Amino acid sequence: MAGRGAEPEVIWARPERTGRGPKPAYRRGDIAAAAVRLADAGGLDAVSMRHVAAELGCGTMSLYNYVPRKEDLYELMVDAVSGEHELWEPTGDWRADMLHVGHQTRALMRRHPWLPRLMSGIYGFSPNALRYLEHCLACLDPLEVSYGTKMELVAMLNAVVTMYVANELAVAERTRSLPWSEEQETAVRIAYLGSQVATGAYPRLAACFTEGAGPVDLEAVFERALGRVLDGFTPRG
Amino acid sequence: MAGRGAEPEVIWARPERTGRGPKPAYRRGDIAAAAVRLADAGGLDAVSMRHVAAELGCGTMSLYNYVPRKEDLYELMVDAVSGEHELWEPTGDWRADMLHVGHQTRALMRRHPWLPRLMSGIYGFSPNALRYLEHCLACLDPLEVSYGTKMELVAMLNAVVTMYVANELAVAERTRSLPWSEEQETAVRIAYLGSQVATGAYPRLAACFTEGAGPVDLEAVFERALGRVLDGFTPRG
DNA sequence: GCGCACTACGTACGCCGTACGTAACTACGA
DNA sequence: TCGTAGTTACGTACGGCGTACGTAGTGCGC
Repeated sequence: MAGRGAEPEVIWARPERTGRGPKPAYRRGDIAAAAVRLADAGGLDAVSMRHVAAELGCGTMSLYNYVPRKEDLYELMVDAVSGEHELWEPTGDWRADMLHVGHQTRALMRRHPWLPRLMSGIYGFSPNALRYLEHCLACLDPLEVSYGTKMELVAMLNAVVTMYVANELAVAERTRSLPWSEEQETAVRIAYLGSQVATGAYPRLAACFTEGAGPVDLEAVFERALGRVLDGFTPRG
Repeated sequence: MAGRGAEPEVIWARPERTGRGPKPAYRRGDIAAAAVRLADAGGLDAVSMRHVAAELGCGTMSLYNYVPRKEDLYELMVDAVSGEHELWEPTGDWRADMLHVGHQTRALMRRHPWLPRLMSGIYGFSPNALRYLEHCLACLDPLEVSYGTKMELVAMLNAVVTMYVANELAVAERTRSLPWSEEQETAVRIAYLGSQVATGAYPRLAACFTEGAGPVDLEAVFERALGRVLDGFTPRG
């Protein structure tokens, strides 16, 4: 059993080691680490079964003894970096704690730019995701709302952080597979945008540009976004 | 020129028709429509250059006369369905209007389940995206904040809608490529989650389950989420 | 009316995920 | 103690992908 079949299973429920046979040469963590290393260096597209196997130093198909499908490899990766979340003793100030969580998540995603793309596809309850979730709930102990509402808060915070970082990194990640530079790409798109706005068909959009002359302060935008999310959950009083 | 070279360009700036040569057999819209049809029917993975070409009824490589890279095909698709946004005369109640926008976007993404995956990768200023954006800004005319803030509102609304729908559709879209059913997949994951919670290592997570006995009302969750986003931008007074 | 920019598209290359067959190995049941 | 069943390891092979490139046909602008 647990062999070549194709029964539904979660990779986390699969035992790392069974009784029989030669003992596995790698741990799940080794594999995840190798994949993360590749993705950090060359983008998510650099993560192929062949590359990961080579990085580990084994044959391609040997990998399938540990990871039944490529999707599961992705789950391993997400869990691995989720473990980088530093969990602390809640301070009693839930707002400050959650702001910290948001910033930490953003830092995590900037360190691993492929993460947003995987986050929106996997509805992860991996071990480290559970630890992270429990920690968030602990931080929210002082907030007097139902657990359901707390879950909604965490979900929305994650959603906002993920999408903001995804947008921030979109150009950079996109350029990775293109034969020209990030600056060229942006320049060309800005030029097109400018030409469209110049037609006068979008007066309010045009106003956006004349209004804010300087470049946007991404840091401030992010900070405001987090604040507003938390505001939405703060009981009015 | 405009031939085989690899200079940076936006597909929208590329003219649909140039002077010389035989006239193109397809319009950009035809191509986008074909790709959207395939994606709606078979998921985003069904959209390959070969399949789209076949759907159009031309050779694979002919497609490259219209679409220089696959990524551009994606942009065409996003723009095409963005055109499905129904734009109305703003009512004067910006809150109601933006709620409507949110619901419409969600409906759009449910009709085209592949959309969330593309939305988080493309920082689109396609023609229809511009029309949509201008419309949102028009709806926000009564709101007395800067255009910068209005843009942040639209961005956050889109972020929240996108991530909520993405999560809602994650299992279904994932199951598309798996040899077993959606129900089996969910059952197995719920079972694992239950086993983990049962260990007692996640007391607050456990409380979430005991608290809300019934199934979650996704509709209500979404409605609350939209409301809270808009709350965050409503001037206190 | 010549030439060039364009359309059309077949072939081919190097990737990808992974099904499958085979050989070596080890813990367990007899 | 020993056979055997369940593993690990991994080479080969298949069908699909994006797309570079070569070639042939077409019709506008000079």
